[in-house]
Amino acid sequence: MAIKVFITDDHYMVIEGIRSLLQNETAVECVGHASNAASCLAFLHQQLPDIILMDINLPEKSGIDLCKEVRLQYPSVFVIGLSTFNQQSFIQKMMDNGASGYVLKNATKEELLEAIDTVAKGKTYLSHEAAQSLRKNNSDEKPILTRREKEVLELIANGMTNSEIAQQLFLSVTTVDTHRKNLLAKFNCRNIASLIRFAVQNQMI
Amino acid sequence: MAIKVFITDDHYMVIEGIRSLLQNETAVECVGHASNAASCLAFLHQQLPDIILMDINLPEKSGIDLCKEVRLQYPSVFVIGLSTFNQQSFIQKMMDNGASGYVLKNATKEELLEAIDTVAKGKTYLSHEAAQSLRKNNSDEKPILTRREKEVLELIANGMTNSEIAQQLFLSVTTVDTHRKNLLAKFNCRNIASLIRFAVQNQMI
DNA sequence: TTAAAAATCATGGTAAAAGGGGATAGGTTT
DNA sequence: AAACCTATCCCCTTTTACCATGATTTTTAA
Repeated sequence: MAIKVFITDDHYMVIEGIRSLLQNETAVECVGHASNAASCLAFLHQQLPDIILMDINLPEKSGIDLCKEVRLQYPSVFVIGLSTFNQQSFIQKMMDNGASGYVLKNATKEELLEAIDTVAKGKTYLSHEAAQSLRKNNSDEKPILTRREKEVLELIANGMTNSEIAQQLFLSVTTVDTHRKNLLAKFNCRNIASLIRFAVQNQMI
Repeated sequence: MAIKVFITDDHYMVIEGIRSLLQNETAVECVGHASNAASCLAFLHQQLPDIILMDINLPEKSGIDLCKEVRLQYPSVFVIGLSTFNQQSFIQKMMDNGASGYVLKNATKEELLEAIDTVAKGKTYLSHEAAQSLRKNNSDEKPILTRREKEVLELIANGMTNSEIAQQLFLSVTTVDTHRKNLLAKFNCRNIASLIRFAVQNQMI
């Protein structure tokens, strides 16, 4: 019986590319595709594939969050992350959230099939580049922020002062100041200017 | 005679997706593909397509630079930019460098065919989203900075204080402070946090 | 259920930025 | 020649950010 594969990616050309690569393979059957998290979850409500090929960069809800949700609700469905070179830092998070594999979007047909085959057997597949990145990229990872820190960071980036942020979030100014200090420590930055630059360049805002 | 299309994209899945979309079209012929600027130029040395579908994000040399080079060396070859939602700010640069069109990677088959057809006739094609983005980007008065202001902004974004910047540029601290004030005025920002955010998001840093 | 992490608030101090004035000199454009 | 822009410099005040240290409560995870 063919392995049932579902594709979730917000770029139609990528979906079409994967479908094209898989269409003549008898061992794999493409059962559908979605371009966002909601459509993906709606499909799973009706039918369960064996494997989801999931882009990490989806609009509104990221693949990283979607992966977590899918794995919690449907443990029998395995997830293979899809990503580009520029997004290697997300690999760890994707694996932490229950992904069974990771393939870059410039993978060949053979790589993709091997990944699907390996993961369908319950094993883990990491593309060569992804595996390398996992080992190497632990040091210069971007900091993990708490919910509150993200809120405060967002408001700082909007140009608000500590006292304004305190008012908006119904907090003491000193609390906001503490969050600010913790942000600087986590980002290892001397001031907000360099922090905001890093955060924007790493799509954290 | 079919329109000869060449694809340049560093993601194999995207190349495969486009080929799959075009393969049953008699009006369009896919004559080859490349995954980087060098391969693309090597191909053009042998054979000239009518249109190149070109990703703006290529390793080593970006599509924006490649586009410029192609248009200078082979004026008969038209370029259609390929990009994702996150990279809309590059559209203007691509068009400035001689591109005849712009299509997002989540475009449908119909959009893609229309773009190819339009550009092959010598006209310009912008996908709906791209056109919107262009209009917005133009009305969004991105402030024009002087040479010195750019230098100072860059150093501020690096996390340096006014006195450090003054030392580095051999200026008085008050001069740097004035530049800083002028920057805030030009960007219409209350503080550096919001200024840096805007500058990074608009590729000014 | 306990330990760890996150969120909250505080005191007190220094450094820096923001906001308000002005001023001078050199260059370009009109 | 006058208007304008750029770059440079100065003074002053107020606000804000940054730093150190410590502590309590709530939430989360092992």
